[in-house]
Amino acid sequence: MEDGMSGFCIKARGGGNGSTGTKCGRWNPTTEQVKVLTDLFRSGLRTPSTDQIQKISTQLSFYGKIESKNVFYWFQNHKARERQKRRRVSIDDKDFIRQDQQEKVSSAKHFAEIHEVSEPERVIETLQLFPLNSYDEPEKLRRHANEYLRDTTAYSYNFGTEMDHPPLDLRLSFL
Amino acid sequence: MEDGMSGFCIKARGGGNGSTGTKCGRWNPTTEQVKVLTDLFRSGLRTPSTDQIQKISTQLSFYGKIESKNVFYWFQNHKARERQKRRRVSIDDKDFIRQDQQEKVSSAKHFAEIHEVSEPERVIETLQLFPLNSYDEPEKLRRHANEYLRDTTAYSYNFGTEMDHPPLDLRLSFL
DNA sequence: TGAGTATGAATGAATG
DNA sequence: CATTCATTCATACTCA
Repeated sequence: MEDGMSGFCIKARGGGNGSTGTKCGRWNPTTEQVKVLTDLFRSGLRTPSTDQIQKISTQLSFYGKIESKNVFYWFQNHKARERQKRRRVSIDDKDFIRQDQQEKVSSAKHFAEIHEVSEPERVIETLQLFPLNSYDEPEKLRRHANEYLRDTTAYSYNFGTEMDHPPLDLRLSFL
Repeated sequence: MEDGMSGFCIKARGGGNGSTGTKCGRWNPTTEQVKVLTDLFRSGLRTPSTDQIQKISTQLSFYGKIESKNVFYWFQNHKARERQKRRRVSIDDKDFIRQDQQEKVSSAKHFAEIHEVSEPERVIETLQLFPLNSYDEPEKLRRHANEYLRDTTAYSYNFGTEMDHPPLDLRLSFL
């Protein structure tokens, strides 16, 4: 709210970027910057330490204006959204199944996301080459009960039996 | 960026709305879907929880293809734009901008919309119709973030030296 | 048919 | 870490 304009944005957009908007006021990552960040993320880095953020930022500053906080936020957001996306784009994949009843969403079994993160031999080596193991594998161990507590409300979902369209009256009654 | 195509959209357009071919690439809500969403919004629901989103999405899936994220975005946008509009109109007094140009389809419908949303006490914020579990979140206060936030004045990379761009090979090797 | 607009989608920046 | 706000990008839609 107060910060707002930190940089004046030079936005040189490193190499061949195809981004249009080049306005400023907030960091607008270069394609190269994004690439690097993504690579790092995919290499397993999820929550970089202050030092790492500093280094990354420094390196990336070459491709264009960037601050440490940008890197910090980037990782925060990327991680959060990846997780959030998983939660949102799953349980509702039954497009046109005209199940009048007995739909039974049943437990969501879509965790099986094919994430390439399963490639440890990629660049991770460089990441832990020397003692700055501030980041390890935060996840993997603490991936337990947390979500999926929605069975409690198991509503029937049997509206409309022959339908053409459900009765408009019970519009908001399903919540 | 790479997300882009999430749904393929089959777009059957539930009721008889006069939509055309309706190509897809992005969710195109049915009139019924919009109606329900709008009703929910007007009922006070502004930022549905994940669970609610899920339920809404499921219900709405009857009228046509829809994903949770669509519902999520819908509320996000609707709320944001409402606020945005309001802000424009009220604080615009300082410049005395005449909005006479807005008279497009503003018969009575438009008016009604703006007026009704103005109800001060009607916002329920989350509309909890079911027992939301209580959180026993410890929440450590590790504000280790502030180190690089706000501290934007610290960076002063004099990267105008002479290089043009670092060797692309050492992209990830700097850590 | 193209400008202007409504709105879905994405994401940077915060805050708790 | 999750949740939310603000902006912006992208695209469907409307109308003259």
